[in-house]
Amino acid sequence: MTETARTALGRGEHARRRVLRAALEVLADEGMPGFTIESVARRAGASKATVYRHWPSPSALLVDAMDAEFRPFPDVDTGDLRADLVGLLTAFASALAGSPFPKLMAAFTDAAERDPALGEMHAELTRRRREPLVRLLDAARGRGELVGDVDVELVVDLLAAPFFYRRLVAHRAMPADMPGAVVDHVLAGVRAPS
Amino acid sequence: MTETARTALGRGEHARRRVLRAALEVLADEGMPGFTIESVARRAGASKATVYRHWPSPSALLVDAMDAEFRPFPDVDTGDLRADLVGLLTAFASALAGSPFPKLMAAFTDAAERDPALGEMHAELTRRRREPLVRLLDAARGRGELVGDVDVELVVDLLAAPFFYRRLVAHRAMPADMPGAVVDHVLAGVRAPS
DNA sequence: GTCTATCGATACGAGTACGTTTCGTTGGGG
DNA sequence: CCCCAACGAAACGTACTCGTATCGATAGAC
Repeated sequence: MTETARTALGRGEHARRRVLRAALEVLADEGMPGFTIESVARRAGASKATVYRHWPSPSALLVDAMDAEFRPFPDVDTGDLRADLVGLLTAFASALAGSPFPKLMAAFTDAAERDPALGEMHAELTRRRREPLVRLLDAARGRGELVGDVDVELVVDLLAAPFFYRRLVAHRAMPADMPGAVVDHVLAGVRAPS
Repeated sequence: MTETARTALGRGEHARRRVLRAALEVLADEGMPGFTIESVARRAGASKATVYRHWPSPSALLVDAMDAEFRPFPDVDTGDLRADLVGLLTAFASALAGSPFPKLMAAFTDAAERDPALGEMHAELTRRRREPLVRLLDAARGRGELVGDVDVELVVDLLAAPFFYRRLVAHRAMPADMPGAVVDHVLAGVRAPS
């Protein structure tokens, strides 16, 4: 078995991870204008040559960095649709309230508008973030709790979008009861008559 | 009356408007990384000195440019709440579908995360964009069409956010019937029993 | 028609990022 | 224990932006 292939990863992997980590720090702190190979290398304590050795372009580096950092919300399904939705959205609102997540989102959203590879990655990360919500709604529909012809993807939009919007666009406060209020408003329109 | 004060505006105003226009073009085309005084002046066919004469910093220029370009949606109120909402959101979705508006939004959203002055401007422009929706909902509540304790601001979030979200975050298509579907979902939760 | 404020153009030195190359160092597999 | 792949540091020339300064040219007020 060629252990040499893994040798390369020994030191290399260490440096690689430092660079990925530094990339997100730079992006969150300085935004796209400051996201430069030099700046990332500097913060990683790495040589520019090392960065260029691993990634052909800043966008390739950014794609890897975002992919490495992504952690899906743990999906639960207690059978109580409202409680589960509120739980997920509360966790999401809390992530949006603290740095660096919203700044990363803003910078990455802008970058995704101008680079097709970043655009695909943005869509893919969003899809992964939505998955727990989709699963909850599908399960509830399976239990007959939702009207039959509900468009689950649209309902997920209605649930998730207001949090992005408040934080990144409207710059307004997100009170603690907002997840509950959003869920109640949306469920009112899709719950099957009981 | 000192016509001299307006003299300065004669030529100056002409150049100033060309620069403001160019600023938005640059921002939409290149994003924040390319939004540089030199680049704006070049596109405006103006001298760097002229730009520096009018604006002390890139953010000041950006604030003026966004403010100058903003045009509110004409607000109508036919008395038919659903139709009026769908009309407004359709116009909004159409703006979001074409360039350069979404690219401007993405770039400005990112910039607003890192510059307090831009953040306030972003919030203010958003508030102005929301106004027609708020007025429609307030009027409908006045007519007794909505449940009494409805949170109008939250309802506006629910109505407007999905369009931003689909275009800028999820990168998914916005079918022609989306405004109607969103309005129906949201109104289902807030309409007064008739 | 003249006068003057503002214009566009151009030049400036300092600073920085680019992408590449070289070189001495070091850590981990064989 | 040795070897070498990958490392960090540094230098390279090019190109760009910065913010300021200086220059005729010109438009518009009087």
